[in-house]
Amino acid sequence: MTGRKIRNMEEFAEVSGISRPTVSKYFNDPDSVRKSTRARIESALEQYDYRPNIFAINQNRKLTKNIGIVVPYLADPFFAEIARNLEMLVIAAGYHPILLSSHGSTAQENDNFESLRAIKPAGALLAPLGRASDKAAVERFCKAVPSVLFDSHISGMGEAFVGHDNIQATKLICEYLCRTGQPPAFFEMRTPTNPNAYRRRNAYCEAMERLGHPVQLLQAEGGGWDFEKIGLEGGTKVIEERSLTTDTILCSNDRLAIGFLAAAYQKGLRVGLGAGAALRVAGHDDHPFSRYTCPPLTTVSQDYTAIAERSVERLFSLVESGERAENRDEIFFEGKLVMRQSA
Amino acid sequence: MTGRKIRNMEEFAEVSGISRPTVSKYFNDPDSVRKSTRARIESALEQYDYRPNIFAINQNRKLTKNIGIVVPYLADPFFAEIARNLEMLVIAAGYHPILLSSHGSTAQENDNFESLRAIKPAGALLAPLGRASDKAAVERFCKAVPSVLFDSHISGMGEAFVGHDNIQATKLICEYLCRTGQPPAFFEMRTPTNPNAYRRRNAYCEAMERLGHPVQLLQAEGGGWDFEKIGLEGGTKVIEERSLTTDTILCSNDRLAIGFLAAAYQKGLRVGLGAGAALRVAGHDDHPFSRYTCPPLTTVSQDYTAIAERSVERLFSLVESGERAENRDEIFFEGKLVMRQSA
DNA sequence: ATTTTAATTTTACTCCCGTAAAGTTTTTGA
DNA sequence: TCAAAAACTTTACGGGAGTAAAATTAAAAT
Repeated sequence: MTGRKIRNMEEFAEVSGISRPTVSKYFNDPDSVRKSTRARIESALEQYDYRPNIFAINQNRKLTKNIGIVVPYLADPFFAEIARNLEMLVIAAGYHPILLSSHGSTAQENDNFESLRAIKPAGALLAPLGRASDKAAVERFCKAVPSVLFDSHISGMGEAFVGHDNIQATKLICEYLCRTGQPPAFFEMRTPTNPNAYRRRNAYCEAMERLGHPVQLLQAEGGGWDFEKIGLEGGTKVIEERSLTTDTILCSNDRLAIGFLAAAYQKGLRVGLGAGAALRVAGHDDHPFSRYTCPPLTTVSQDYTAIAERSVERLFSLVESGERAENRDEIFFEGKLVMRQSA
Repeated sequence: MTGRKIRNMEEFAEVSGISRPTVSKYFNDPDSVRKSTRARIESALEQYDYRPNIFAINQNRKLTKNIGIVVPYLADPFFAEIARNLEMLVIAAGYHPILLSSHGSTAQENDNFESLRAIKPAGALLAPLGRASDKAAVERFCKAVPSVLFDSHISGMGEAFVGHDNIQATKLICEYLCRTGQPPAFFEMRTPTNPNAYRRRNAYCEAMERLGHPVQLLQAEGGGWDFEKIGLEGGTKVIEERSLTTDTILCSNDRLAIGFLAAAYQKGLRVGLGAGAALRVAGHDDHPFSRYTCPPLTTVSQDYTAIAERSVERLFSLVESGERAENRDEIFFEGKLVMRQSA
């Protein structure tokens, strides 16, 4: 890091003794120039602090190396974790992730779409809000930018969908619960934001009917993204009303279960498997914190890693071929039973 | 949305019947043009789908409207929550937040600094990794971009620091614990990543000495950001060794406490205040989930909102004056006792 | 050593918008 | 109504790099 300040590629080309177009070529792909040329450029890079201006680069490109990632609510550890995985995969592929959270708001989601389009991303990984999404806006975005949807399925949108097999997973845990104790009641939000919640509800109903057990839906009030709170309040209500005809609760997701567990604890109900336990509680997702609840939460896992990997893989195959998928495909990963102590 | 496709401002100026420089002026500040002109432009905007190319805009600006936000680990709900607050404040101020997580890695933190510098942000809000940060890199970045540090204090860097008063808060909870029961032992990581952890340890030691109680440090092994896991494993070890000479544990942060709580539960120790309880456990931070632990966690809160607001406020006063702070100031917000059932 | 092939240089144009200067029109206000 | 002020138009240049075409040079192959 010595020598004069370099203002642009022109000046850098000068001090490195290589012509500007070749230098430009180097920055687009270091392997595209002769080894000796590359060496000269790189030795110049060690002496002078220069890197191409990203705005000027992108101005002439129809497409950038940016990959948009939009999640509905980043303060939810599930999305934080999957976003982390996605970011690292995108970086590893030599692209530049732009992570945006919609903070649970439709307006923000639409703003995010606009911001993204403004930076001409090569592609995008979208987990829409779901019910609250402005469908037309999502569609417009997907038409303009090659997109892979994940987590939240909106039919027909994006070039592909990669997600969790809510139906298989829900049935799996229903069967487990029925096999090992009383059939579960289903604890959920009355008006969930996420379409997955509806699939889980339906899968629960089907599973119970198939197994010849009564369907019992326990629906908590409240909206937004503060699921633990809703679980705590709704759970408290369920317990106080003493209307339960079973000792087993299957929660629509782990965050709700965490709230329910807190409610049970506060009401003095012991949760678990053993003889001394009054209640069994299970969740869905294998949320990062569910192994640290008291008792540790029995749940069905989502395959975070596989979902992240396949989404990115699928997107890059689109981006790098430059084509749009002729047939939109939907990939679902199975959930696995995670047996811990709560059920 | 009708009419032909607009490729650039030139074409948009044409269809709106206004000259390009005036249109440019409009986009930089809609109020800077005559009302009738503004109306004509806006009616054209309704007919044609045009927005200025962001790369071309920024190319000619020394500074953009971008504000960088760098956090050490976004999958930690504490940072997710504070990032959410920061983003919303930055958006409200008419700027464009760019959120980057360092994923706990020094290399990634440095990459983030580079990415940010490449987009010429007007300013940045940084929570450095701490011990693992490349000090020189942080310093270089802060020299180049007006920055406000938050959460993690590195002396002398940035134009200002806004954070939590770890010393006051730690003393506060120490006093509370001593007043209401046995004096606490301090449960922490042996080699914490974050400088705040050292301040908390020291404050604990001072408080105990001042109150005439023995200092007991319980140090868990393990690095990284999986604090709950470290808390669970370290806590299990502490309980198994039966070396405790007190029934009260103050954890260095809530995530560690969540792990410790899980350890206590799994070992059959009842945590809480009442007569039946074997242990009291307290945390620090008022982590978003600490109200849902079993039992709910007694802790000292960080004033998330105030920290976020003041950081943004402080940054914009720098950005908008265009000056650098002559005297770097450090702002600490006091913690408040959050009494719940665990201690 | 000569031909072929690949890489580089030169030159020139493009992308889209910011912005300054000078000239023109519209608005304001007395 | 008319001059002053404000807003606008025209013209022109700059920013920093992508990229295409033709000319040149270097490396590889024969």
